[in-house]
Amino acid sequence: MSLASSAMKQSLVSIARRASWRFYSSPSSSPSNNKLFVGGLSWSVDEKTLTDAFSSYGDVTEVRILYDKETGRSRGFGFVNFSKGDDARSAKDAMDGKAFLGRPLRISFALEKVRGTPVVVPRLSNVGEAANRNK
DNA sequence: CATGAGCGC
Repeated sequence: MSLASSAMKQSLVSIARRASWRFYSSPSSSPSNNKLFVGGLSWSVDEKTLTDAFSSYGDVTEVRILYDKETGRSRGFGFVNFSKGDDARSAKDAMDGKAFLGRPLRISFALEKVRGTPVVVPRLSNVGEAANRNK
């Protein structure tokens, strides 16, 4: 039985390693990142509200809410950066699924997107020249 | 006018 358990354990570990989970063996929770993706926000929520709400669970170092650039309406989701991943995990475990300003809150770890949005622009060398050439 | 899954410039 012991051997079987060991084998199963190794299998689970293998699966965990195969998964996109960077950390798989950590009893005290293993946050993938210190950034939390906060969704399900009300369209009237601001960064201050989130900061005050999350600062109660840990040290909030960064709070950003995304708004629509076209209509100006809030997209209803934002990002909360904690000083410690453990605090982030606590806040997520404490606020995730809870109602916030009338709407259920959806919290999850951020995907760590690259900041700056690298505009995919091909080598614009002789594009203008080509355009002029066509004229 | 209202909209409601998702992942930032």
